[in-house]
Amino acid sequence: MSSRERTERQILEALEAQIRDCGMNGVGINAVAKRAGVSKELIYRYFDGMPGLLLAWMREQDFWTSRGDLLGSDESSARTPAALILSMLRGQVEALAKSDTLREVRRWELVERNEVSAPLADRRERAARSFIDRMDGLTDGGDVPAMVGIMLAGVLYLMLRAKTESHFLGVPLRGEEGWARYDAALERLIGALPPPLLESSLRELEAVRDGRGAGDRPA
Amino acid sequence: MSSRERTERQILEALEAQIRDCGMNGVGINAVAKRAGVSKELIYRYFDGMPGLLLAWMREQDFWTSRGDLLGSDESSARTPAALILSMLRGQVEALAKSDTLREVRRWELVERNEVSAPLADRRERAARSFIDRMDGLTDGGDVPAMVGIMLAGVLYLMLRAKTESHFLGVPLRGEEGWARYDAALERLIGALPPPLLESSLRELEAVRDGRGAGDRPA
DNA sequence: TTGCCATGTGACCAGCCGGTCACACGGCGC
DNA sequence: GCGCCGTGTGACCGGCTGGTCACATGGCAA
Repeated sequence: MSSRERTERQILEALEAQIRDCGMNGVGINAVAKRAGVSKELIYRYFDGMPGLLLAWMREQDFWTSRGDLLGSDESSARTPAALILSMLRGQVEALAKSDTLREVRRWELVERNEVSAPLADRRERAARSFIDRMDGLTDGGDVPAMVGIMLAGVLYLMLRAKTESHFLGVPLRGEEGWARYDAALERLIGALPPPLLESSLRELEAVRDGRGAGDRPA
Repeated sequence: MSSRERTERQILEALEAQIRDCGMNGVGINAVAKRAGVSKELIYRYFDGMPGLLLAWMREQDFWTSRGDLLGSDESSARTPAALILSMLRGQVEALAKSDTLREVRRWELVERNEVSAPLADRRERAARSFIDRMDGLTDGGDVPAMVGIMLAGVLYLMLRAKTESHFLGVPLRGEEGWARYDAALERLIGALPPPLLESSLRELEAVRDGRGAGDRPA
């Protein structure tokens, strides 16, 4: 490994540690350079300044995150929309639960929009939208994006809130027992989602979409 | 009005304007003093520094907020728990919708906990808990605090998120139509709450609580 | 060997921050 | 008249910030 690569790694890891410990407000050239044990000039040379460093770091994060994480793998065909949505929500909670850094970044996205945070948020929105559109196509009779949106937003908020408060409406935000309750609550709320289209209705729908009309389905 | 009172008002209003325009990160002695058109020394004299100013401002805010806002007034006895919860959620959305400053403060509470933000958050938690405990006592068979917590957290997140993103799961966060959808979604999700205790069951419950046993209710 | 270029360092700059201080004005009582 | 005190101002301080620059070292190629 070249000397430069090693230095770049040190800087990237220092950045992550700094975000984890001090939040995005504590991220400055001086602090990161000092933590990396390196002159800040190198950050300008190798990453073209702080925004470039952040972008580089996020590019690297994306590589091993968000692979199939968001959608709970691709066993789509075998499960109901409700089950898929539940596992998506669980996946989001887990992803946030295991990374202090990620939580800090998402708090930051809530406060500030700039050249670094915008692409991140937009990527997420695009991925989430493609998921919800698929779910929406499998159900009938209710506003699935809005209902799931509230539940997803809810668990995100609760995860972020855990940093500064220990309880929400009396339910503990830190530790297993609170999240077991939230998980059960999610299951129950998901029961309010519109019912899935039956396989027969799905086939009919496809037929209509293909322009073949709706009459060729066996009565 | 004394000269000092007028100056204090200027400072307090400058603080609010600064929070609204620049968020909590943009709040510093220099910026507030400059916006108020006043020497920062006066902030130290009259409010004992920035934390004192923030506390004074929040004390003033609380006076005309959170009166009965949170609970949607006190027509409790006449309505079902589900209706009360829905109106509480609507009240929260309205309160956040009409004040950019309040939204900034709540974003700040999410990121930082200190001598100023802690009392604020704790007050809110206490008020919310007393509300939810009442609701919990009126229903049976499900984890009401956890379910309502997710919904409340959800609308809070969506309100805060509107600053930096225009959509969430494809649903617009700015403008009326998105929020009409969220309102309908809330109504539907609330349908998943456990059913209210009947009056008769309530009387029975009270009887048990009072130690009189459960047998004296007319069959 | 000579010289070049990548790597790395520390000093230096202007600008902003919070915080304090000395001082000016002006009404009000003695 | 005099002096006091509430109100207000601007200058000043040390410390930190992001950003740039000159310079040292050391490996590699001609």
